[in-house]
Amino acid sequence: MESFNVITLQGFSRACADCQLQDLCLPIGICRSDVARLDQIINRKRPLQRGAALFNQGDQFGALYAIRSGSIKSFSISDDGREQINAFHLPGEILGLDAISDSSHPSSAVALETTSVCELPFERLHALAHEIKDLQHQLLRVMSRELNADERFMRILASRNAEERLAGFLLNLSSRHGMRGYSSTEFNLSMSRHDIANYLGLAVETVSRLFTRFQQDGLIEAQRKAVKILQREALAEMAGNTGPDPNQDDSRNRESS
Amino acid sequence: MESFNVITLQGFSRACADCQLQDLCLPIGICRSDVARLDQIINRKRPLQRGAALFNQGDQFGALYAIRSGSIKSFSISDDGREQINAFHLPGEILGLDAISDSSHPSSAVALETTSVCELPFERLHALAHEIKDLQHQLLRVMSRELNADERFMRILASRNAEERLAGFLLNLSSRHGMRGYSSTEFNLSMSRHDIANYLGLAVETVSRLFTRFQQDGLIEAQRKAVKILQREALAEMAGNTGPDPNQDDSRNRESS
DNA sequence: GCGATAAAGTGACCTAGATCAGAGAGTACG
DNA sequence: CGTACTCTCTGATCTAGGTCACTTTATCGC
Repeated sequence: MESFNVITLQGFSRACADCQLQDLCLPIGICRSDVARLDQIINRKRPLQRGAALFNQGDQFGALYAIRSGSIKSFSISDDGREQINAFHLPGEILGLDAISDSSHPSSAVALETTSVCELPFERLHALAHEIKDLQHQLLRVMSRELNADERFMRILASRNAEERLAGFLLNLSSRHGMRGYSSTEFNLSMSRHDIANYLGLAVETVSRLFTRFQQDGLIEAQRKAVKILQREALAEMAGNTGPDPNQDDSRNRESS
Repeated sequence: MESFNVITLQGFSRACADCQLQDLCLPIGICRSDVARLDQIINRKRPLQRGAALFNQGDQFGALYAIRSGSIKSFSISDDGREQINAFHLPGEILGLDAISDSSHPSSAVALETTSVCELPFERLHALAHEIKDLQHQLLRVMSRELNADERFMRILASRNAEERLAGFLLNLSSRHGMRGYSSTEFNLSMSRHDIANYLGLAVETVSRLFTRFQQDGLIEAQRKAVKILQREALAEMAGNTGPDPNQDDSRNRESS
């Protein structure tokens, strides 16, 4: 019986202690024995198929979710029916933090590809954080990091043009892939051009044209979802970054300032 | 001796227990005796003059700050020197949450008028939250609310036009003033047109023209900083809100979706 | 109270990017 | 394995709002 808990279909270990995302996720800065306690409250759910919802806007809040593999977009629909994507989440990132305040999810979360997540029941997590001061601190840090990322992104939306936005977006994805041990120069976009446009506050056509132009200018090589970064420096300069994006840690899906 | 602690220059009580902002600020949901403990770690600082900095971008993080009276803008300067305002803060709101993650302030905070704040040394607050579970929860709720507000604002920046932004901004300020017991139809803007434009991602000229137009259309009455809301409903519809902005609690300085 | 300096308002013009329209290219599904 | 979507790309307009240039009005320091 127990052995079934150690091996998943994807070959991932089921324990936090063995998870390669440990240092991006909640367990960071927590001692081994405490990680084991954290482990015990976590439910590993079966993978979500592309398009499946992890939770929907308005759902009662009960748990946070950490992504193990795959990717998720979170978005909300405003009163007048417009959909707006808030974030794209990669492995190691925590979803649902914005639902703590009023116990209901202000946004929906949908898998962009086959995705598996760890469920962290909030009441139990909260109780555990009460006992483990480092976990409490880490929870605050994770939320603060999120706040930071949001602020960075607000800055981008408020003051950068289309080309700067897309350059920043690509670099951000690039470094986030890099931090997860994947290539930071060659990766696949799990979201559509439409999603990118929506997220960046642009029209799809503009995004499409920019992809073409970046490619013509030799900055990237793009074949539909497959992207290769050819001139990181040039992109960084375009995005308004100096240097090869520093303090980028796993600040979710936002561009660095 | 004790009586000096109860009366300040502005006539405000110095204790959380007597503060009229209690239910907007941290003490909410915490029992009386615990509020007293919270009270003990708080430093009431002397008022900041207009233009004075509470902290600067890059400063080491040591404390959170709750506004008692006045208002503060927080902003950051990006690598390429562009200044971007992240938020305008009103009494009862907490500043510095975005600095927890890497122990340094990612943005500066400057008083827009004479402003007094309560300083909450983070280490002590963190320790106290470890002891008082409700305080821990409240801290998480406050951060979550902030996250929410940021997301709402991102949505506005990504998808609404100039007129919708300004209408939303005015309504947001209006309801936040209302929640604080001030008039929600007649108030003073503590920030300049330049600040508003920067915050909303518009040009000053556009903001100025919109003020004029809103006034011509009878939606508001505006005389420089003094604003009177004449047709809340019309503004709400313009801003893309249905109904008289609900769940607006003290979600900082963001427009409702 | 007065000149200097900054904030606010206005008009004329001009571009970034939206919108409209339509053509490939992929992918899903019977 | 062909038909129907859906996604991506491209070109041709159109326009919201940015930029520039200037006036008017406050505010501040002395």
